[in-house]
Amino acid sequence: MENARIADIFEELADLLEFRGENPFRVRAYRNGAHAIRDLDESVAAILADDARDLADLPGIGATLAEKARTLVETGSLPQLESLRQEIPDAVIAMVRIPGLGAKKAAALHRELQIDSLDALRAACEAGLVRKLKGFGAKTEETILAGIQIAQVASERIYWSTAHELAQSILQHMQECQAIQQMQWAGSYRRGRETVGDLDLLAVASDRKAAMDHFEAYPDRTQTIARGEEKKISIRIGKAFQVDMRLVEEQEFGAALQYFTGSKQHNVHLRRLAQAQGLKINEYGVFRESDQSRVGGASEPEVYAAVGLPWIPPELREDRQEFELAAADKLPDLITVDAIRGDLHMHTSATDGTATIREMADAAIARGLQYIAITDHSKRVSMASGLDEQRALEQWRLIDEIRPEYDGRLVILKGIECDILEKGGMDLSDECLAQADWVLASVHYGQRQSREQITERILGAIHNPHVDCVAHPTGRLINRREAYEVDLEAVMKAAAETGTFLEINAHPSRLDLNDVHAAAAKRHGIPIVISTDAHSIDGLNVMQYGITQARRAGLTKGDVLNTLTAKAFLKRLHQRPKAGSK
DNA sequence: GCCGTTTTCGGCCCGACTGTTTTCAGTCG
Repeated sequence: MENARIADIFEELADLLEFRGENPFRVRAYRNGAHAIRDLDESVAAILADDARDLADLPGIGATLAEKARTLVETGSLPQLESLRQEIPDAVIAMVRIPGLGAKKAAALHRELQIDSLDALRAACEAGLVRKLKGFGAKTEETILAGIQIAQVASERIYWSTAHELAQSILQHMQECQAIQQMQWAGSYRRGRETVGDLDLLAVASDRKAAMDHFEAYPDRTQTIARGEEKKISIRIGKAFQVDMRLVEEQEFGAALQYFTGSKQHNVHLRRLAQAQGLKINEYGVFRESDQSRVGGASEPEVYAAVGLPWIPPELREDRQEFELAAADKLPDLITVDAIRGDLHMHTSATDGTATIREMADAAIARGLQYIAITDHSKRVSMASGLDEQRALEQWRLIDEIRPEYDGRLVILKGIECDILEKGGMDLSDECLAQADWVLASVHYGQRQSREQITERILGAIHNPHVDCVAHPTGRLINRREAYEVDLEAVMKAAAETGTFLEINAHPSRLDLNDVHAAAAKRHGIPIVISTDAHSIDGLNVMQYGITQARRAGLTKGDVLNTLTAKAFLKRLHQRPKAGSK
């Protein structure tokens, strides 16, 4: 069982326990454990298999959670989880995922109105029953109705990062199968979409039955949904996630890969182009309309070449501009993770991170970085013990002290993730911010304000001469919370004018800016940085996810400024229009 | 449930906002 699944199960246990009104610290312990395992860069199974190591040595994992993880890895299930699931309907847990609804309110809805599905909840809201309950009102009812949709979508699609981990694990399993000659993932996973609804594996096999048998023997399979004679098999992993494998002929592989990678709109466009040239493209190959003779299909480049186009990277296949760019031979040379030289958003144990500045710096060097910015929270984020001016200045003094140790190896920038306050303005004074090398501005609070208010707040931050970059500019959390209302067009215009950077936050739950917004930022000529927002050493590993999002936006190395050397980056930072006023 | 070098028990990031109340519970980050 891979880490993401174990983490999901600990999260689910936390939800179930919370709903039962268990000790909130016990609930938090499960959440912390899930977090620790999700961020791990090696597999729990491997640690368990190593007699010299103890899972309970990981921070946040004690004897109990380690034992539960072992049970999960060894048996694939957990008795405690099964009995809790029996006791509490799925839909009740789904309710907790609705923004504005917590365990207490979900419990009240279940107890008072016998709500046992999201549909029943919607009906109760629409009938005005919910507002009659003590502690509920018309506003709560509205919030719930708005949130139901998010909760339903969240139950259907998983983070790309989670899908990636599962895909790697299945691929590894399938590589043990002698009958497989060729295989590759297709679908939205291959296109790098931020969430994935199911996984599609495409394979060529010398013995199709053997390949299917092996696929079905994947350890985490919970059900075989369908198994055809020789073309397709679908299995279920966990409660809902579906994985398909399709077997094709060698000469069809490219055409099938193209077809099943999608997107649908991209394929429609491609087939239309083929039609206009007297060709037909389907999942079996490219054929001449006149005599049905095969033109190609063994590889993807062959399929695109048949209509006179270069191969189009999967991340761009959304029928946005990729066909025009391909026709003009102007497809962007998409950025790759090894181009990244700096990471400009990370936290330390001074606030809600788990590692010290030195530990983060050492980990950054180990990952081949040349520069980092330490950007702890400002004081408004009280729950993270955000820095006030005095503590910020102290931290920067400490960085000054540490710097010589890293001379020639790593440049450490004195940074801060400073909150944009609800009433507008920055959380720390200009005098204080002026002493930082790198200031991120973030909205964490007051996310339900009007579009005008939030836009005004962010514009205020952009026009502050000390603010260098707006972090996670829309505030959305994938599957959990919509972006706040903000006039991004106005934000981008102001960012372009002032030379203020915008961030692609690489955390798998954020990926904010998203692909469409990042492409717009590129059009505006806005400097873009991709940062991990790491809260631990392992948190530095999420850079790849931000890169994937950037690739979907068509960004090249030249569009992303933390691909520059430390020297060039700092020069660029000081050349901005607003730098003069700094 | 986790954790610890003043603790193996008794703490555990806690302040602000929202919507419901009319002094506060629930939620969020």
